[in-house]
Amino acid sequence: MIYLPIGMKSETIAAQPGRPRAFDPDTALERAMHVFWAKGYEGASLSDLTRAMRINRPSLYAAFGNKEELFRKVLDRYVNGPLAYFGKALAVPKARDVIEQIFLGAARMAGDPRFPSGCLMVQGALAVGNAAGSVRKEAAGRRGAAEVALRRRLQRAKREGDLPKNADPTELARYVMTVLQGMAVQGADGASPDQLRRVAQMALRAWPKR
Amino acid sequence: MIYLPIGMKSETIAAQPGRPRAFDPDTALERAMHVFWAKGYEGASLSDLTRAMRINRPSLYAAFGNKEELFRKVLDRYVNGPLAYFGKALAVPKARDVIEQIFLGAARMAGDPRFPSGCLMVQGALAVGNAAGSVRKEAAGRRGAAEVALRRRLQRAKREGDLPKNADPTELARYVMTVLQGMAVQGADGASPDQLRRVAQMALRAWPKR
DNA sequence: TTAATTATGTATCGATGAGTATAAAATTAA
DNA sequence: TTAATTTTATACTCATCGATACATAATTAA
Repeated sequence: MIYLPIGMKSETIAAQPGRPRAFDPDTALERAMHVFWAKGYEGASLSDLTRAMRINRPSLYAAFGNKEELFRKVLDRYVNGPLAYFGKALAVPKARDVIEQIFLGAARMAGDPRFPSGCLMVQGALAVGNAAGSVRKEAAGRRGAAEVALRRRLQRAKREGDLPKNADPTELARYVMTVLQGMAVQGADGASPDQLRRVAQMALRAWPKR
Repeated sequence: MIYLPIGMKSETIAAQPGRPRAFDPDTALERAMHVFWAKGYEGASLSDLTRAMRINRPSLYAAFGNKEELFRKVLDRYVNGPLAYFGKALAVPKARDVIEQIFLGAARMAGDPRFPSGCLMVQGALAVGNAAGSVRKEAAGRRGAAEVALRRRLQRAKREGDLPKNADPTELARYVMTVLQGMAVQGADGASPDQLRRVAQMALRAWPKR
């Protein structure tokens, strides 16, 4: 992977010695994401990955380290790509709208033909063998981080009087993440955006009245 | 596996010719269930399974067919064992109590030290490689069957006037299954029974008023 | 006792897993 | 042109995968 000197623009990359790469690492990473997303970490073989990425094995190892490192890079790409709606939703002014945007974002993703069904962070490595234990922990950690970010947002909402005094941001955040992860399973089973929106609407009926 | 003639009681099994089995198939199946539950279908190797079941490989194949058939038999055992609370809950008179019992059953299971965390039907084969595709479909089918059973129960409740006229049993059932499957992910991540009960309490606030 | 039958234990099978050694190809710098 | 450097393509490595062959052990029926 090419690391640019700080402040250098990508248009001004100095030519490196040696044979130039014949593939775009970003495109290859995108393709790897789809494989892990559809098959899970253990179900995605190196042959599956290299075939989809259209590179050969040594190129994969030179550019991305190994299977586990590739998966971590794919997770990064996932949160900054398909899951970007989550971070954007946190910036919405009203807490209830934050939650609504999160749910609607998940429903929209389920209907996006560019993506496999379900959620990479949920189905990528939920239960795995001993060898992949650290990968499972990595995915679990990212799920936990999302819950923490949401909790902090709801704590802010409570300070701002945007939530009732008896509301518990920790429990609200856990409830929202639970529904979201359930929607991921439903999505993996083929639920449509419409169906998921109706689930979201139902889930929002539990939201505390102000 | 020994199949009894219809009507014959298990106490009166005629002695079979040949060397008798040195293991109890039911106990072995229970142990296999724990392995698939903790590691998922692909993460559970035949060596993991035979070690936990305390039998050797040919005994496993003779008694259970192959890995895939073993997994199906384990799923049967799961729904009739750890998941039996679901069927029992459906028999409760009031629809709202049915849902409450389902949620509380899931929370209780998360705290049972006999069981791995999470739900076998969710994490057993959520996203898998090509070779395990039929296993994924099998697990998805069982999730779908649970939703259908719940939907039927809620349709009955509506006929009985136990649900408002504008309530939609299909959407309510999908919402409950979504929360339940989300609780499975939370459980896999180590959520406590208390935490899951609070999630359940929150989810129930969305239940239609009569 | 003997034959028939079934289970067990060991030792394998061929296929595939992740990862790498090596040499040719393509580029830059001298 | 030549040397140095990096990528690519092929062909491997060794470990493990699911599944099975085969000989021995343990039982019933004759």
